[in-house]
Amino acid sequence: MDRLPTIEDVARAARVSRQTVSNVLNTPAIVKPETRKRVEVAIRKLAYRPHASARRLRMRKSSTIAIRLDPMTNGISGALLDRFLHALTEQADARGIRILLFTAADPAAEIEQIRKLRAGADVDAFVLTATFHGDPRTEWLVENDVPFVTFGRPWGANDMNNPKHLWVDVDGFAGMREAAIHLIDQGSSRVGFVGWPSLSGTGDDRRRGWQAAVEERLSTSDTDLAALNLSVEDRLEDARDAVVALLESDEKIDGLVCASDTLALGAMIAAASVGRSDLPIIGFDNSPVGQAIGLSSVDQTLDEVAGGALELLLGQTGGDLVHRDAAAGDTRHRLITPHLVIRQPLRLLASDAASTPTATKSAVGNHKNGKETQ
Amino acid sequence: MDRLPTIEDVARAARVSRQTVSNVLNTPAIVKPETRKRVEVAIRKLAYRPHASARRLRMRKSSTIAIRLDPMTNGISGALLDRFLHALTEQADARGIRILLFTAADPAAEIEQIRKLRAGADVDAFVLTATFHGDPRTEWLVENDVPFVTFGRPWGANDMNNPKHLWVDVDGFAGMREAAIHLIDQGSSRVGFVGWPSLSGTGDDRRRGWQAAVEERLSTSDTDLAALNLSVEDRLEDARDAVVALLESDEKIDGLVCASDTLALGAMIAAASVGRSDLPIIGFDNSPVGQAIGLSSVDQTLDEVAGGALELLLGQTGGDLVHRDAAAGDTRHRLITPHLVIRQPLRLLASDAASTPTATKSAVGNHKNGKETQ
DNA sequence: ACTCAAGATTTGAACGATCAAACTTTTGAA
DNA sequence: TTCAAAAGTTTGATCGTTCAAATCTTGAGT
Repeated sequence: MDRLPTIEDVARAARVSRQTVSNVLNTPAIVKPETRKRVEVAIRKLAYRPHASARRLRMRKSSTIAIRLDPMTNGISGALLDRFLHALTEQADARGIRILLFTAADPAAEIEQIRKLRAGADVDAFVLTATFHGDPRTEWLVENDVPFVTFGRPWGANDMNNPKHLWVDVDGFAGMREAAIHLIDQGSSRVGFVGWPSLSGTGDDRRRGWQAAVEERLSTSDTDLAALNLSVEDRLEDARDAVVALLESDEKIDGLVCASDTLALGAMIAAASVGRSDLPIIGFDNSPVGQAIGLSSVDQTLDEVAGGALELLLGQTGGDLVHRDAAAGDTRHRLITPHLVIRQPLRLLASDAASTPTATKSAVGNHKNGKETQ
Repeated sequence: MDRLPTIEDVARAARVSRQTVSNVLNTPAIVKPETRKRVEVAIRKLAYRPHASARRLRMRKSSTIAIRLDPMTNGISGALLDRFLHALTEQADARGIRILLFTAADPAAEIEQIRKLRAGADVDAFVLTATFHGDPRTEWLVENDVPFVTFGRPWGANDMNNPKHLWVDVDGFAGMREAAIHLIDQGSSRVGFVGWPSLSGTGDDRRRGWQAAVEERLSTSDTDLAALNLSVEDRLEDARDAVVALLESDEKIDGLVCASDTLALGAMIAAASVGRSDLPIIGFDNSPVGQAIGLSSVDQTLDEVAGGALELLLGQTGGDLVHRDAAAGDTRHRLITPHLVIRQPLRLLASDAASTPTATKSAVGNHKNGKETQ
């Protein structure tokens, strides 16, 4: 046979009609077991699979979800979207849903792409990432009744309550708080925070988590709290410089939590370079680099995020879009609690030994055994 | 209007027939300019786009290429596939081709997924990554006449000459050679190599590049060549330990090229920890982490790789599959020459100063200005 | 004016599936 | 045994597009 087998071929082989084959595939319960078996055999024999486009045309749904692939220049945590994508693809597959990629240079271009994909009936719904304050995309999507879910909560107050805006997000507050409390439980009594300038809602959320932990467990004064609170762009160098300055101005700091692994890595380098390799540091994102270097970090449990996103769009199971208006209040969003991953840090250098090659040798070699203490 | 506009709606609005609208879209040249304009106006006014599934059903092609998204545990260079995907999506879009994702735990599962996607006429062709010696996937694909292209050359000798196996790859030999020659030109006279155990074709290819450069430009003896040639797993710690040992046993080493950024980062840490922060090191992959830390690296120019892959599948332009048998000999694969990206390394620490906080302060602060010399 | 080809447009059929309704067979109670 | 209801199966129509062939229009040559 030259072409792929069609439902008609299967029907002929099983001596039944098209529709019966269709029923075996879609509503097996209504087919007599005997007949069903015969059809199933024919299907297997011909290695038949329904033609996806034909089915989509008839069903008026594409069973496809699109997501934009960022240019992804955000450094160390880059693989984040990567891991999310993987989880999303895997779970979508289980529901018979396909994931389609697209790119766009900016929000306006993204809206245009969405418009195109949508108008071509190519895609049923969209997953948006990296939402920001006053995001024009979500506004447009709601306006045009396009089904979507965002990874990242809406930071505008009015959007937050928009019942048409489904979202999943990671509870940065809880994650950062857990990280800080872990350090405090391990004996730290003066824990600093390295975060981003107060513009991104995400950054503020994580900052508040640290602050909550410190206020709850330690008696840090308000002025001290301000001094322990760093804000830098998400760059290794910026973080390093800021942390070096902090550590030099405040010798008593005995713990740091950071809003990203990039910042945490900068902090590790800073600590090492001022002879404080022992300073416990916790990052956020659980990036591959962090893993490689033994950085403790808050993991975003992207499996749960992906699962949550699909559930909001499609309900508990299956691949049919759920009507948003039908969703009850608390099923319109999901806040995932991340979890802390503790690692034995890889020593960047043997800071407490003399800096001659021979002296550092053994110290470096022992990294796997020695448990760091504060 | 409740449903999306169809070609019929446009036809009515422009007072022409279905087919004329179709012609305006697909073969505008045969439509009288006057009529064409009228139709174009109607299309714009209704924001019409052809229904993708209907078109695919009729045309018997899906205009979709699928690619597997790895679990991606390969650490630091993880974002590699990410960047490739981005380039691929962008260039495919320009050709009217969509990129579909799928996942699979192992080669057998991947074959099964491919079979399914293929039988459902969901996908026209596949892009495979991370090919390896004796890869069962390519064998199966050739066997079953499934159009595909691999990112990564076939390492088996017989596959190499299989005209049905299209591939694109990065010339690791040329890249590593260029890196080593750069170091030599900058004054290095004893350049080592950190690579992977001799199993992966990719690793050997890169190793040979280093070897060629050294043999060509330096008078390194064969025994020395062997001593300068490290083989470790692609892990930070392994690389670090091996390089520490190397640097301690051989004080004259004044340059290192590495088969990956992961290894290079390990080497940087090793160098810093034995007081040799000045040691020039070049990695491979130009990963985001490498960028963040100022690591010089060989960039894979994934734009070109993606472009090459699409060209092999689809020809110079357009979205139609090119018949493999029609391709001339040298258009069946493409070897992309990577290019070296030189960066000013971020100092991991002030190794040549005393290790007290106050002493290191200024040295660290100056990282942006000082040009490292060898 | 007449013919014929080239140019421009329209009509009917097909792509492969599902839905809705019609038809046939089985089942169970009177 | 009879008949209605339930269960099982088939037929015709449809989704929105493009292909192939048919029809209509225009224009040049005689």
